[in-house]
Amino acid sequence: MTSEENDRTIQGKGFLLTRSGRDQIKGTEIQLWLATKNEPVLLRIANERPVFFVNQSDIGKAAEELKQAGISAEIKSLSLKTFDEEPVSAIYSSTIHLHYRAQDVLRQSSTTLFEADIRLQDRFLMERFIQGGIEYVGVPVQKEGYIEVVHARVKSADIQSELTVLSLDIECDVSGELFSVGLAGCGVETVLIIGDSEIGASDESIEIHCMANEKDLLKTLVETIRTIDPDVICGWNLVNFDLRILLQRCERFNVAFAIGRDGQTVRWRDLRGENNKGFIHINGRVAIDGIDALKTATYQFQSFSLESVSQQLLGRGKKVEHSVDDRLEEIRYNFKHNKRQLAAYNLEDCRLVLDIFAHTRILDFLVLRSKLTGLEVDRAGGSVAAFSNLYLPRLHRAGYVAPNLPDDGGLASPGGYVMDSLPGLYENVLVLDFKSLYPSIIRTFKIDPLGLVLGLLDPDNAIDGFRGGRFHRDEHFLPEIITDLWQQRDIAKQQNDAPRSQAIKILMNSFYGVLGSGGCRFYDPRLASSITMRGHEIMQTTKKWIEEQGYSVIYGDTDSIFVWLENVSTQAQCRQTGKSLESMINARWREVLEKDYQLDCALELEFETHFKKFLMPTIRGSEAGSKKRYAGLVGDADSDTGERLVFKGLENVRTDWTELARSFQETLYDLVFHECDPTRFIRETADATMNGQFDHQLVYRKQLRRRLDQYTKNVPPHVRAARLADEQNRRNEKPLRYQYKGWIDYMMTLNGPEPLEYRSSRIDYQHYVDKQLKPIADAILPFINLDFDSIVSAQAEIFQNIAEP
DNA sequence: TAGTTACGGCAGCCCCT
DNA sequence: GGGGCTGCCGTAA
Repeated sequence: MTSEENDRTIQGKGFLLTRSGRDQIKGTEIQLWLATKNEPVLLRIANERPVFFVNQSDIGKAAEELKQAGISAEIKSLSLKTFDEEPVSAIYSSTIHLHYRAQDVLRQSSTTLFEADIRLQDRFLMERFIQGGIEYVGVPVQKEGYIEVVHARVKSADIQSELTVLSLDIECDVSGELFSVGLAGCGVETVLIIGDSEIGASDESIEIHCMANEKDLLKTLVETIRTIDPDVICGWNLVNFDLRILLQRCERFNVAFAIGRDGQTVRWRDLRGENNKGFIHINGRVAIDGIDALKTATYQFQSFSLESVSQQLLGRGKKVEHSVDDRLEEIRYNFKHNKRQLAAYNLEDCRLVLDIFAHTRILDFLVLRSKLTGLEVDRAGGSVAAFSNLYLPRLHRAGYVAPNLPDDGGLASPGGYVMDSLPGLYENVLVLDFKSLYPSIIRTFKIDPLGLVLGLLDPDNAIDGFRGGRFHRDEHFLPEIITDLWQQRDIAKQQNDAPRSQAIKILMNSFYGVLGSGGCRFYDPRLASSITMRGHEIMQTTKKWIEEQGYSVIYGDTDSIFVWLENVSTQAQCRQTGKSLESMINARWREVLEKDYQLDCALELEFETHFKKFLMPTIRGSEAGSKKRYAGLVGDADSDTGERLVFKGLENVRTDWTELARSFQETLYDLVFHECDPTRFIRETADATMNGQFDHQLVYRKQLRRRLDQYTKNVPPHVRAARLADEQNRRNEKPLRYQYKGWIDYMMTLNGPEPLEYRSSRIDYQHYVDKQLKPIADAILPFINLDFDSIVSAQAEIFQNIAEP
């Protein structure tokens, strides 16, 4: 750097929006786009060299092969070694292109390469522990709308960031022909629509711009987005629908989809093996799909349609979901006859997405996740990548390179321990839960990939695991990473920072899954098994200790234990017992771990729930107790939160049972738990069902998880219904809707299952009584000495003959 | 642009008598 | 027509 440049050097901070790496003429360039308090900043970092590693014993051969292939590379011996204690050398390339060519050549001779898959820009950031926040120093150049910093030097920084968000939604025909595009956010609410200028007079709040044709619309859209200049573009199925179609239309009309902050065209990468799915890269902007985002934050909805989610979260949006056909027809009609209406709908969908984002604080969650893991803000999933980001730089500093993926895909490890249950209808059942059991086992027993390597080398300083695993007492990373996250989460909880707490919880819980996954380079069955099998032991020992106190343990699953307080009656006494069991068990684990293992106990049992009434059913048609299915009554009718029924695993929480079954179970259990006679309710429900009074509650809704033509072994009812529907669609010359996965609504008729939208036969009421009411009733009635048939059968037969004349 | 295993219930399918 | 097995879905943790 010249002294003149030095004078102009600036320093600043920002939040990392996008990253990319590419080859220049001579070397590489990494581009990092930051959101800052002021203008966005582009950091350009030149001539970082991509690298991978090979065993030093392979270096002679490797050098020769690269030379033969005419690939220049620098081979440098390092003090790093593999998990097999083999020293490695680094192979540096001057460009990304040469980096991959070198890999290809060496793989041909079956040379083992290490960390060859890590992208230049990712390694650059991870080795500097940069996760979201960046501090930079460099020479600024003012560009149009942003500042470019060349020769940037960067380091990790804490940063508070406010990102600007623009919501985008398109309306189009099935062919992809665009009708309109709505934009909302950053103080803008506007719709670009194809049509005559006369409808464009914006008399109300909606700003409508009329476009002569698609080409003009696309050009104006690109200009508008660049003028608004948002950090984030969001939408509903944004990437794989709206942006993908916009990109296709741009290609067709020869318009550059140049919405990058530097005016560059977006880049699309197809997802391998999937039609119409992929990833988009926009320089300096993040594209966030609301559906993926909510799923990442573990939100669950019956349906992820915008209507359904906005209705559920905001109490807004259309109450009744239109079928796909109706919706398309409405859009087409409005496009022809009522453009103002179409524009209003278009904009409302943009607003709904913005409001969902605000309501759930989902962007805060995604930003936090990025800061915790170093993953891109718009990256969905990525548990394995997050683990690598956190672990690799620490591993390198300890003198090791990471191992490769198991080539056999990995051997299975056992999962959680599920106890045999004692079926019955109980009063006063407590649930005691180990808080974050697997993370706490990792902390306590020092489960760690490098710790496993070092523990086996130094057994005297190791803690025994399972399946031959031994873990070094002092040399490890994962226990510290979790302890740090755990403390951050406690702070987040104190501050009522739900997005932060949630992001941390998900990350902590992902570590176990990653270590047991053949898709993770640190996979080892001794790691996963040492977590889960320790869990088995902890559960069994805890059960024994509770029974020694004279209580019955009636069930337990993975990290929870259900205790029946047979001889305790009052609410207060039950709470007291729960608290004292909690502290007794916790004290005992601390004691045992200190005495037998010389370990600090991070296990923590918590008295979580008191069920005043509790049902543990049997397996259907068996005396044996069920697993993963139960119901109970919690809370106090007098308290603020009131009394509440809890269902786990039972039909009430299963989306593939009918609404009839679900509400029937709810009321029936409520009656039984409150010791009311359910006979009359059962009879009336069955009668009303046979009478056709519940027809709208008789719809089955099920997912088609495979392509329709791939159900070959047998044809389940929902598949039969889907095939009928698409045959009818074909006859009506309508688009087929069920060929590639999706959801099917159907009803059971006297001619078998038929799709809701094309049902022609009469409803099979007897089916619903036998298959949706009876099994639910007979799961609970035996415990109060009743049974469904003797309550209902006589009525059912009478009505069968007169139903639906 | 790879988190995991354990479990229950239904209906279809095959094979038996 | 009944028993046993399997495919499929959705769920618990």
